[in-house]
Amino acid sequence: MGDSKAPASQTDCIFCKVFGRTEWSGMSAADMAKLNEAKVCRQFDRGEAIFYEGDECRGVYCIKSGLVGIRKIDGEGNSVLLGRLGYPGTTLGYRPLLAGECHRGTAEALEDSQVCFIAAGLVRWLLERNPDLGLRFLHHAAKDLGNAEEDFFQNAAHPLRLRLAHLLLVLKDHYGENFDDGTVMVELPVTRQDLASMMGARPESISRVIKELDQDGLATFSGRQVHIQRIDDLLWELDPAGEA
Amino acid sequence: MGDSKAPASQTDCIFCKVFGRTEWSGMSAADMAKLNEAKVCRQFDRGEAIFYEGDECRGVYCIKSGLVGIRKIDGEGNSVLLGRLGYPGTTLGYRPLLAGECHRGTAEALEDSQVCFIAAGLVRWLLERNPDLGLRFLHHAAKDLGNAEEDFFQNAAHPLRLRLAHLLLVLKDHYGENFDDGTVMVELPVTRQDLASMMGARPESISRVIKELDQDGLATFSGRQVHIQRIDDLLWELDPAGEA
DNA sequence: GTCGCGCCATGATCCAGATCAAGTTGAGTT
DNA sequence: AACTCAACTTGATCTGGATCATGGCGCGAC
Repeated sequence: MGDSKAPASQTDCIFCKVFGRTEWSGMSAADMAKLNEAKVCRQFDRGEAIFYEGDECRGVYCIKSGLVGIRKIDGEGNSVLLGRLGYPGTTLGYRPLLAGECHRGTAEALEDSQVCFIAAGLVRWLLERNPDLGLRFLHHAAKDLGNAEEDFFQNAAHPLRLRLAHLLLVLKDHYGENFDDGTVMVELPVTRQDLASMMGARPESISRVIKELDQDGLATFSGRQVHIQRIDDLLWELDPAGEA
Repeated sequence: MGDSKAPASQTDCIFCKVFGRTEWSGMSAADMAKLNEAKVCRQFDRGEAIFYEGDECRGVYCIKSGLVGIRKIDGEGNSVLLGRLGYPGTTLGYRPLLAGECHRGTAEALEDSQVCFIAAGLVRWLLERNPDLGLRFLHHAAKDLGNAEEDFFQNAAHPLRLRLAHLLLVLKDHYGENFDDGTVMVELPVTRQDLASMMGARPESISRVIKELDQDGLATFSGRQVHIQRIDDLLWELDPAGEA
């Protein structure tokens, strides 16, 4: 007790707003007690690192609030933000733990975030006693893997404009504020540079595409504020036929 | 007994040459017996489909011999071969099963292959009674996920020539025949078109890059035979610095 | 045989997006 | 306010790879 950093409220997980959405819900009371006792919550300021690329994986991180991204440094020294963002309810770091690897990227709080740490030993202990827990992580991993493969070849197949439109629509689901007139306001959680790196493009190209969308009247960009004027047209571009 | 198709020898898994490399090894004798009894092995000829994109996922497929690839049809009707190939010992189809999805791609035997089918119900039953089995699949999924993310941004970062060099070196590990003079002969398991689709490129571009490598004396291509003359130089291109 | 039909090679041209090079804006600091 | 530094915009230019078009070649079917 008595940390220099203000500790996040170390509430019982059962009271955590996002608990139901995590893989951890559904364990026995005894195991829950163990988890509650051992977990360590803490507040991270925007820009602060939670763990570093190359670090040994000491456990997993359950995101209570805020937003966390994973960064890698590519061969040329550029910082690249991976597509898979950590929203509240997401447990980060399970991949390297289970694959027996070091962290492949640096986790950084993209907004002020509250994060609970669960040590590797405890995770393994819980996994052994709760086959369901493993299955839920397996389900999660299977989903992630599907998305990663999907992204891989969507990326190759579609031009930048479409990929940006797609990303906007995804972010809208998490950060969108719907207006009465059918338009939507989205607050981008990342800089344009990060936006670019997430889509495998350069910032200049993003700027140009943004200008295009702006001129076409599809959306208005101002700093990190995006006002989507014509969602239907954006959807149309992604899938002219009308999916499914 | 008495199928129109020649059934693969329905040997006990314990005698299967690749059994030790699969996720299935390490279960109790009783569970093994159950698996042996219920599995269905069969021979697939080159080009034959094992399951189809969009099919409900009825179980998983353990590859005993041969080679299996996953194809998707992209928006423009082109066939795209995914990077993740199924070598002997690989269990295919676990991803959609665990994610509760339909098959996202068509599995096709790239060579004559023997494949054992294990029904979904049995898989779930075994997973519940064998936490370790789940953990091994989790480990596998975690590895696959790591590779998928790695590929994603390697693809964006490197030009075609490097990506082809990399793929060649991977295939070498599975299909290479080392000669005394240090050169290697690789028999490509796929057509140039598939090669192209795996790397998100067009066949014409592959042809041109191949000609380049040929002229530079790095490798000689003749049909599906590739004679790698200077592996060290190929490695050098991938990582001029000298990894690690 | 030769007909057809994928697969592959090669040339000519085009284009999305990268790269290079200045500016501009904007938030934070002293 | 003036200074700084990073994020952004905009323009000019270059280029890897796509696209379009054509011809050769290997192979199975008849």
